[in-house]
Amino acid sequence: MDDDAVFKALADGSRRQLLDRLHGANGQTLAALCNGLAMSRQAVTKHLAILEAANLIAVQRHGREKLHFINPVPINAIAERWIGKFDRPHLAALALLKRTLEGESNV
Amino acid sequence: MDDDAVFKALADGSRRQLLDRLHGANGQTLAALCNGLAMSRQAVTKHLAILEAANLIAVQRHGREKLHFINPVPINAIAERWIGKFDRPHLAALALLKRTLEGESNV
DNA sequence: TTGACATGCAACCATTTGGTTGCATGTATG
DNA sequence: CATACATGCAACCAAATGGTTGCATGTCAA
Repeated sequence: MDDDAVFKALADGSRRQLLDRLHGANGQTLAALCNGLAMSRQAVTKHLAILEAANLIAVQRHGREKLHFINPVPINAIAERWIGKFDRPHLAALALLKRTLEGESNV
Repeated sequence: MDDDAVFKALADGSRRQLLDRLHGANGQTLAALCNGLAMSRQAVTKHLAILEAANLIAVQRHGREKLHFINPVPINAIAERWIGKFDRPHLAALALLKRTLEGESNV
């Protein structure tokens, strides 16, 4: 999996919004996803392409329509592999931070 | 918390690398963090400023030195609030995806 | 078949981003 | 004090990013 592509894809608010929409109703067409957004269809197309390249959504053609399905796997991979790394020393770091920032300078 | 700032801060590989370094040894100075990187000190300064603005690192002045401490809280907030949203229907979505992509078109 | 609809592609543009260089400021230390 | 060291600030630059418009292609339906 390409960490960087996933992080970069998630960095944009419009793309997170698209994921949110797919999370609400999976398998939407491009036109449906554009509905109500203050963005041109082509802009949405580009965002979807980036999400697809990051493997965050999968696509299925259905005649002249293109259905988009969210793929939670890369997100969970990041959550478990990268974010989990900072989660383990969570409590210890919090305590250290508190002492460090609020207290004296004996680091 | 500002979701967008955190996501944008995490989007850059150099910044993730800096977080990795701080994860390995917390409380490093700017010069120490620059050590061995193929980047100028000022570039690192900018990255650290972005991480600091996203509340991903905290800073403590110590004479003429600036010590940097990682703050795991926003990362965990994202992991729990946003990523968790896509985690819950994990198995169901995986099953659906499998049926959808490999199987027939009865979505 | 013909027209309407859903999507694809390419060129173009403004802004943001990641980086540089040069110089300024503040702080230990001889 | 004078000097070296750690960091700060500002201007500048190339490339990436997010967006637009215009037109092309493919597919359903009357």
